[in-house]
Amino acid sequence: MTDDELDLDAVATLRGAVLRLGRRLRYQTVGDADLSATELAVLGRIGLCGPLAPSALARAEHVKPPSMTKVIESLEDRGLVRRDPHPTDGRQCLISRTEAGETFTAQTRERRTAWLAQRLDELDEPDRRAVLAAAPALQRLADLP
Amino acid sequence: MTDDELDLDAVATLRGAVLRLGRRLRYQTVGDADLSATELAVLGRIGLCGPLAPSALARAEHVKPPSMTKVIESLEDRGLVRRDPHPTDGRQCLISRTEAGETFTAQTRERRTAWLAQRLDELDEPDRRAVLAAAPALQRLADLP
DNA sequence: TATTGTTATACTCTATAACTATA
DNA sequence: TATAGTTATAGAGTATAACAATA
Repeated sequence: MTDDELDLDAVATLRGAVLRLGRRLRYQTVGDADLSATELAVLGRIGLCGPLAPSALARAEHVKPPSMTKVIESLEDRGLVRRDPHPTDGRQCLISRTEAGETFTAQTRERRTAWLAQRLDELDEPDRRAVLAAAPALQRLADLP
Repeated sequence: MTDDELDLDAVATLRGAVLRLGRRLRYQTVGDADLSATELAVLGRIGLCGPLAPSALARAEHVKPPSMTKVIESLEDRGLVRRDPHPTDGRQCLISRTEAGETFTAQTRERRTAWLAQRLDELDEPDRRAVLAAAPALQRLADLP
């Protein structure tokens, strides 16, 4: 393999593995948590980026603004997010997590991490080492624009 | 870090990266066909496991039998799957992909692989190397029971 | 006039309950 | 009687179009 040519078989393996693993991770919590995937994603997004306007949340989570309006309403009804006025722009508002929202996000993250840690524990040592060594690079890969 | 204790920070990083990357990969589909996530998953599942009964597909894709009935109807209407009688049990039927279904699945896989290859190309060399090196281990991780 | 957010309405996907046919 | 699959109906989640308020 040369420097400027990717091994497409390895890429295909990676694609399949990430899709299946991501799928199984998403099922952790979907079952007993009463939140939809987008509601969960919005809580996580705010944790990642800080308070955001509804339009920014809609863009980030690939839904349309009217859908995001409903998602925010639902989260607000459950006391998981709060709506504050934008400091300079009267049209906008900023959505933040409440303390309950932060707790909830932390619990979900913990549960998924625990599930993943259990799976990792079932790998042999070289595999586990390779996967964990690649984690920061995978993070940069996932966060590419 | 000792041998029998996982670095939970690294596991958390991995969790986030796999979830985000999987999410972006799922968005890469064959545009003009307009299949739902479950329809796409069913085509992939049959490719993975061979012809399956509707009830088995429902279990595998975490939907209820009546939902799977509709998914199969839709795929059948598009000519992507075929319904054959079960050889010994008159109640059951077996869902297989048509040639068009196989072509479609291959195209989707190709497109997602191409998207991922492009992203990998934007990483620096050590990151790319780490990720590709971990691909087989990630596959084993994703396929754990 | 353009942008942010909401309301009104319709469509898609999935679930539960009830029904048919076969084992 | 139990199981596989379908039909009928209802409930989420999301989209488009139209509207109100602010820049």
